Amino acid sequence: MADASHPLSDSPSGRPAEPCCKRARYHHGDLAHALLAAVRELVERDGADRMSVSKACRMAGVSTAAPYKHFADRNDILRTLCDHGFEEMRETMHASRAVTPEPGAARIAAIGKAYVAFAAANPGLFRVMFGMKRELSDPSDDDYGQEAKACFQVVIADVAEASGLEPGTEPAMRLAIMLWTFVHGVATLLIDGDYEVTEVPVNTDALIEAAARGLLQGGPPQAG
Amino acid sequence: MADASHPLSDSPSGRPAEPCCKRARYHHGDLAHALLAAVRELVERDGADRMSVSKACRMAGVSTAAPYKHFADRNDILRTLCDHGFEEMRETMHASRAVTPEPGAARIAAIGKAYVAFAAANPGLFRVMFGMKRELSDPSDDDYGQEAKACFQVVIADVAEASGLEPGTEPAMRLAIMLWTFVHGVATLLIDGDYEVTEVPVNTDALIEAAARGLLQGGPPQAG
DNA sequence: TGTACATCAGTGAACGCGCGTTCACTGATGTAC
DNA sequence: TGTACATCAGTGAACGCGCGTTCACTGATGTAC
Repeated sequence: MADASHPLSDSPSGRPAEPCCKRARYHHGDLAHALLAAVRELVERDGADRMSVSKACRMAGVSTAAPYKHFADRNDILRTLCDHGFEEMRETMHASRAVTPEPGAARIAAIGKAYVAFAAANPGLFRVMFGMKRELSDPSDDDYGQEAKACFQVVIADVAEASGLEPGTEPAMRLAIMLWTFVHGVATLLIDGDYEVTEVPVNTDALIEAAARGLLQGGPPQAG
Repeated sequence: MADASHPLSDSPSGRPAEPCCKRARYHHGDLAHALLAAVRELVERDGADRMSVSKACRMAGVSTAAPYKHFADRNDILRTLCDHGFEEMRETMHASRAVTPEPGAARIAAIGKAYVAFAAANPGLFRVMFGMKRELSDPSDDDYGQEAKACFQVVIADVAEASGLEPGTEPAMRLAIMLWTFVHGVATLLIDGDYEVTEVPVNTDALIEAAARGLLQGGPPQAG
């Protein structure tokens, strides 16, 4: 069921397609993508747990049985959404990296800001991506999670370069983990509204810049 | 409904009570507490979204209508659980602070480790506490969130002391926010299993110690 | 070019389920006399 | 000490709801001849 690659990997496959969901033709043309778009909207509006396949079907204008021609089950839809999310996030991070060509704390901070910006723009998706790994992971699909790993790789070489540590070594890795931890904390506290308890305005850009400087200078943590 | 303080604020109120849930007596004796215990167990087992009032009633051995004699609705139960959680967390942090009497990075790290330890021991509860603020907050109960604020206060004076900044000033506050952000990142990535993508063992204690040193030395971020 | 056919993305009705909450009620309890 | 009574924490049945998934089916499409 879930072992074959999904039909929508890259191909929009929109042979006839028309703009999108015009009138109820018998064959939708691009249901898998339309469904994912609806699910994504619902995940943002209601959260992943209150997202329902039925609602997504209503939005896409198809019967509630239609999705099962494209996805094994509800979790399969969310897994696919996550993969797309990680891909999108990686692209965003990669782009922000490119506009700050000099290696160093500023470049690390720029990537971190892209991470947080992605979370702020897609809080629901971000929560599924990082918060539902355990629920969604499927023993019959050991590829799931590869997209997340690729995302983490974006920052590793830059951290080594910025810190003067040997690239690919454990210390460089541990330092990268520390920086990731910080920006993930920013993203999480921001989208959950938890910074409101501080009663002080929180400038996340300044937070990231100061942390990048401090953590890079402080050096890597001890081994595990 | 929700404006009066709950009957179980501190009083176990167990006048007759017996050990706990022995046989079906008509009056349970301490249903509010029993219900909260069941809900907490379910929140840990299934997550807050899959926790159901019905299941909690089954566990407490009462009818599904009984909870509404003690709580306004499902959210009111979760709010009360959160308040207890924040209180418990504050106590844990306060205790860890006491065993590290000298101010400085080590003390800040100790409080941070207590924060993470609480999250690791109560991942479900932790997620409700920090992740469902928006869903749970109730316009008719503007006190909700006070417990969270009290929790944050534990660390503020210590950060000022450890960094040499003037206590109560904005810079000290911003530095405290930065340290909080880091430990929250650790807690979140840890309980969500996200550190697994690194393929390197992650020592959270070492992470926290290195971050406390680096961030304290790096100084506060710019104003927002 | 025209036709027969296989394919398979859709339909729509149904399934069994568990949920949050309300309702009129019941009966154990503590208190006033 | 004994009794009448008010209180209110419980009951159990019912409500309307929306869910994920399956089933036999239908009909649009592209292809082989």
